[in-house]
Amino acid sequence: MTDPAATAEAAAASSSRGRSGNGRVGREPYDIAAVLDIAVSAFNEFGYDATSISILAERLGTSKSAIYYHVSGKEDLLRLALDRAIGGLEAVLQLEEASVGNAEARLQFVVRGAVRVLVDDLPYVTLLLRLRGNTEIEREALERRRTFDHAVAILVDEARAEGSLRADIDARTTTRLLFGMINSIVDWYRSGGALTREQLADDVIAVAFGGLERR
Amino acid sequence: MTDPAATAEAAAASSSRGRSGNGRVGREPYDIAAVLDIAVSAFNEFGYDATSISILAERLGTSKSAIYYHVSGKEDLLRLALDRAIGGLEAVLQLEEASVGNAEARLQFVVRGAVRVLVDDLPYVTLLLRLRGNTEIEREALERRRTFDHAVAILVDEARAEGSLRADIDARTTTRLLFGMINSIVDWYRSGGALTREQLADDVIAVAFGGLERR
DNA sequence: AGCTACTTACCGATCGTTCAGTAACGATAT
DNA sequence: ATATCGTTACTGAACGATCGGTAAGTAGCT
Repeated sequence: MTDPAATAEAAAASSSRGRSGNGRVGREPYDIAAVLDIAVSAFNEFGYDATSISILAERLGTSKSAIYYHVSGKEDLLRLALDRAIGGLEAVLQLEEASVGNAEARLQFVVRGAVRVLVDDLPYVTLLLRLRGNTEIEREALERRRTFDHAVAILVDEARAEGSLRADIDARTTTRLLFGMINSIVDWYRSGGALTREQLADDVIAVAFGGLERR
Repeated sequence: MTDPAATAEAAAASSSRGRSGNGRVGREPYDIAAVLDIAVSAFNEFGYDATSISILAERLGTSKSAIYYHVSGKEDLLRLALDRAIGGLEAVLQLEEASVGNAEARLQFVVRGAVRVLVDDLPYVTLLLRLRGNTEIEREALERRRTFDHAVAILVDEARAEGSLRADIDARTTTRLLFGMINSIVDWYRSGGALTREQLADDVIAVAFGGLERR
């Protein structure tokens, strides 16, 4: 087997073309993060299965085999992309504000954090949310997503217990409807428009927690 | 060209295997609706592009070419399926209750109707909601969906004008968040569980209009 | 006989992936 | 200063498998 770059660990930029003479040996490499960006964008456009390595090569201005020098295969690109998406969501739960204060405040913090991750890594999270679970890599990502959802469901439970949230609807249903609303953002939000990221987060929280009706 | 059944108009059942001698000529046909059901189920499982005609044939217990006797091609199956999904949603807007009474009541009726269609034709609507718009057929379905969304956005506008709905959030954002919540149903709801269709519709309306917070 | 509803065999195109060869560089030896 | 070497980063051609779709023949029925 060849396997030179050991399937390209992490998506951290290595360097951008043009420089030289900075201690490296051999030719200037492509930016792996750029490869991943183009791959994710194409996966979202055509679907993972329908995206050929040829089109990725074309959009990168290289050949198919050049891609195989950097990653071990198509699934490797998917793995790297999904890891970034789900990693971003998981990080929200690790922040201090997700653990201190009353449950409703913690839940709102997580909702706001999720919206931020969705907007900041929109293409990556879009890919994650459209998985079907047909390969082992997809199933692993879905499992991590389920764990995330479960953690949020516990927050919902706690907020109900403290009397902040309505208790007439099943907690799992509540969580799913809440994240249905949040996740739909990837289907229509585009940065650069009139609606900023923080305004969007405000709106989501206002609608989800306060409801559509005038009070 | 072959085109015997004229690309199989409508999804109405033709007949089910087993009968005979009822005025027909030739052999007993497969039920076209059954073909469509299996196709839609596979499209949802693997994605449209990643679903091969071979696997459809295998699941139907026939050969690839047998399928081509009934439909003009893979896209024909997609067209029939999408037409059923979007047609169901459009039908909700045609019902009398969508046009009479105050705007909030009409909006809630449409939301309830949409939930019913989602649940009743779950696989078909799932397919519709996961479109990417890479073929002409997909773009046509997306266009019809946009028209549907627009009609609902007008309802939201009217409900705001009559003072029923909050007016501090953009009407388009409101509509998108509302349908984000509704559409997410296809990702997790499965009939046969404890949550009935009407209870689900009640919950959606309660959360969307009343909000998560205890009042 | 005449029609429907297939089956078997095959088509060219495209898929993800591999492989042998090589161009571009920094480092080292002469 | 030049030649050589090792390493990286590729290129171009080809692989077997599978894709959607077709052509020709045939079994089952009235």
